[in-house]
Amino acid sequence: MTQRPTVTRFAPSPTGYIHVGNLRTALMNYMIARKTGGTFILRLDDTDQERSKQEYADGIMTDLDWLGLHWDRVEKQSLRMDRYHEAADGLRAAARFYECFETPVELDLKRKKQLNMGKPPVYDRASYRLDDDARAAMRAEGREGYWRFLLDQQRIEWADGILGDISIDAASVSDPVLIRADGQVLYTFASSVDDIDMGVTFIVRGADHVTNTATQIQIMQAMGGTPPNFAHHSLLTGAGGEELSKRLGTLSLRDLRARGVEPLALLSLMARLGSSKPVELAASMQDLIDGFDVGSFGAAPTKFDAEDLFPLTRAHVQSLPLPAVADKIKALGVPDALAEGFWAVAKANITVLDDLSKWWELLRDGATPLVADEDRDFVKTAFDMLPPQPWSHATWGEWTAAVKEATGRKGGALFRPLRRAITGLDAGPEMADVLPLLQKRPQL
RNA sequence: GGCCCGUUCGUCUAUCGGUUAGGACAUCUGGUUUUCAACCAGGCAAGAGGGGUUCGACUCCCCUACGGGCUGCCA
Repeated sequence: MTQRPTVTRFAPSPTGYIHVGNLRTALMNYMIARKTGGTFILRLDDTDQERSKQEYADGIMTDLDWLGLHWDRVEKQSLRMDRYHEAADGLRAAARFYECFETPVELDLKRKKQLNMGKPPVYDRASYRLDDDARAAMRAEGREGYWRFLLDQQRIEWADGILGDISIDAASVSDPVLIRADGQVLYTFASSVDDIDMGVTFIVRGADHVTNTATQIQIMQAMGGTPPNFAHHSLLTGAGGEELSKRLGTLSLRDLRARGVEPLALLSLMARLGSSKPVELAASMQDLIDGFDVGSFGAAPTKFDAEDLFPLTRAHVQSLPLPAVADKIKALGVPDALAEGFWAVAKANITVLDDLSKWWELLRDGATPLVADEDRDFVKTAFDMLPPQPWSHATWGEWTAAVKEATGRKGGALFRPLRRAITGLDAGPEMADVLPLLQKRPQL
């Protein structure tokens, strides 16, 4: 459905950092733009001046950069206020805006009353029915007007790229407030104006915007614009099905990055989770883009488990060539001459790159030996037979062969206690490769 | 309460009325490795419940239950 160059946008409000839920939206829009040779717009929805902060805007861009989601264009709604007011004038002239005077408290009361009577809490258009004299009286009273969009009360339909055919009766929705009494332009309006002005042709966003879409379609049409295509992806829930937002603190991109999650691992999961395509580590962003199909996503809420990120991260880390990690290894203090051997040994035994430090510490300082009582004499004998350094790749074989000869032990009974005594672990890399890297003679 | 969407192996999902209900991830077993990882082979495991429609329903319809979203002078 998106073969022609598609203009997409990611429109976070800078009131917090990006989290996995946001990321999915950003990534989908990014991939669609790239796949079609289109344009990916980063739009900061910062009309809420009280909650928006530059610090968050910077953080969002840093996070997107980290993931390689580069935008072609960046916009800030706070810089477009004049345009919104101009559009508002147009809608007033077209009689689609009307001024209202109820206070938030009054509206709240009205809703509660409707609910108590078993009626839907839809705005009753009381202010719409005010005549000019009544409005003037309201203003004279010192009331400050705010502005609602007059919905055309028909069914609004669209073919959603994920949900399929959607139909919402405008009569079941309140006329949306688009401009507050203090003049602040609200999201629904700014977003609609922007999407038309910026030529956005395809909007992928969370299912929490489904009802908004209905009203935004009418707003766009009232402005003489053509609504873009829409696709609403399901929202993520926690692994236990609980609402994800309650755990956002542990699921921010910054936190995942701090835990060592690799960008490509994160992208691989987010690009596929909830779709019918298998989740697997992608070789590159381009791979993800090529294989992306928004229509392959399901409408049901999707469980997200951050632990799934680690197998993917491990697979990615283990696939890295030495040059990709040389700086990191150098920073650990590994001598250049040992870097290649160290990486070969360590990479198969780590999940995140930070795990490298444990292996270097072990090789540099030696481990706390793990020796069973019945193996004590054996290990002591073996250690006494270990030739002086330096050790080569062949040392292990020669040494263990000699130990086998001397003690009569073989197989697991021979190798296992030595591994445990030298590394303090039951599992780990090839011992023949480990020996040349050991900086100290193992002690009992 | 109203509106919208949803419910298939543990997880993400395929199936567009007739299938031994398929795949991927996870898990388990075996093989290969001195061990781990990787790799190969194999195994376990699913249609929320109830009514219809139909020769036949996971698939279509209705009801119920459950889950998610919206119902703001937030985004």
